[in-house]
Amino acid sequence: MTRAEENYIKTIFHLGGNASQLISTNAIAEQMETKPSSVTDMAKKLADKNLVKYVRYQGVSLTDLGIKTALSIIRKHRLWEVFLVKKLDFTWDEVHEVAEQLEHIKSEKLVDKIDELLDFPKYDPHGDPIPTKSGEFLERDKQLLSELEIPSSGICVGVKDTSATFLKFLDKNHIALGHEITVLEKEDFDDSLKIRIAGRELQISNQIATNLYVKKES
Amino acid sequence: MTRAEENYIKTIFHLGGNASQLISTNAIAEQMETKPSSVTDMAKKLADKNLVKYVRYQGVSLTDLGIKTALSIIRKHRLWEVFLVKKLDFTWDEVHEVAEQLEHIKSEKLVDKIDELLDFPKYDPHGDPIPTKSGEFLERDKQLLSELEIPSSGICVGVKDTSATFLKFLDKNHIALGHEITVLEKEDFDDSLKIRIAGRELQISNQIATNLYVKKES
DNA sequence: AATTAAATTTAGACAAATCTAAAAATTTGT
DNA sequence: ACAAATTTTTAGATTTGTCTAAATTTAATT
Repeated sequence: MTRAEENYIKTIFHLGGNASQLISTNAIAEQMETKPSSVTDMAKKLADKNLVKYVRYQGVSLTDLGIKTALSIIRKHRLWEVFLVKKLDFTWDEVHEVAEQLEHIKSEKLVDKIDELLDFPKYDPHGDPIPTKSGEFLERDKQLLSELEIPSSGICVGVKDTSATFLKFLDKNHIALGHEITVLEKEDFDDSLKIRIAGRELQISNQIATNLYVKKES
Repeated sequence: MTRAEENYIKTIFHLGGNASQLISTNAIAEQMETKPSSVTDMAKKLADKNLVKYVRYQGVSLTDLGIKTALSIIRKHRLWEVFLVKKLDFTWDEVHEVAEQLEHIKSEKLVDKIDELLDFPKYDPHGDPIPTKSGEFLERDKQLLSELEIPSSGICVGVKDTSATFLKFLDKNHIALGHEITVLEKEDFDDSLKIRIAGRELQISNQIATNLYVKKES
């Protein structure tokens, strides 16, 4: 498998192309910052390799083999992210770019040993679940911060947007995975929230609240 | 820099193409298992980028920039090898293939952090020196086992051949870096040696002895 | 249902890295 | 020194992954 092929498979997975839902070439092109015609070419190639189902003018979806492949790549990506943060003191906004490269290293032993070194983590630094060697993974029971009742509280367990700008904003405001977040008030005008985190009160926009996942205390 | 360019630079360095010595396209092609015509093409490209000096029909040698680049790649390669052995329990015959991939990862921070994690090692698992961030490195004072006087002894500090078959042979015979090797006798007929290592006596061929580096006890 | 708009595919081109076969330059042998 | 052998380069082709522009199909609108 070439690097380009792997990147397509990963993107299709992230766009929901498992579950026999067809993803349009346009959507893939936009996500990958490439042209629809390039996607068409690759779709044919991946279909030849039995990694995707491709229906002309309709789109692509991953085959079982494609899903298995995608999970393997995602597993590697997320394990490397944990490694970078836990062992090399990278911040969570720095890991993505490097993990994008490391995920393509071909060595089963390497991945499994990294997994072992990290003591088999279940989630990456952004709270996303890490597939096991056999491809199983559990999406955590979580909800957007914007959907919490008011007032109530939850534990911060993940982020939706993983861009460096967003993650740096969170760092600056002492918002990190594992912290308790209490929603105190909602402003009806713009849906902004007043929250308490790490002992501080903070006003956050709806755009922030719709990119933070929390788990309600049980 | 593309991966192919990096591999050419590294190969030229290993063939001695620093020090203004010109390396032939044939030699490079043979080493890289490619064709001389491909080397010619790449030589022009690297010359355009000021990484090598290229004289038609004569060969190539690295420029200062080329040497700096080569040392950076070799540094990464050897640090990853140490990482694989020390942190992930790879054996020394398993590391090369994976390090060949890891050496192309582009992240200065990553290399420096790996260096730090390993406590700034000076030698890789085969006894080869690791260039520092600024490109300095000391070739160890060493000699081939075949060149030791008889009888005398030295510490095993490196291997010349790093192929998996050779390294596995060494493992099987309990020969590892850091061990003391005593040369007891030389067989005039075939230059084979009787040695003592790790408390055992062993007969080794001249081919083995010319691929093992030792440092005389001081 | 026909026309317009949008999405998708095809056709042809390009850059990177490689190859083969033929031409040119260099080296070797006598 | 000159022919033969070797090495190196050139020219043209191939593969992968991409692009643009034109053609085709599907979807939307009136």
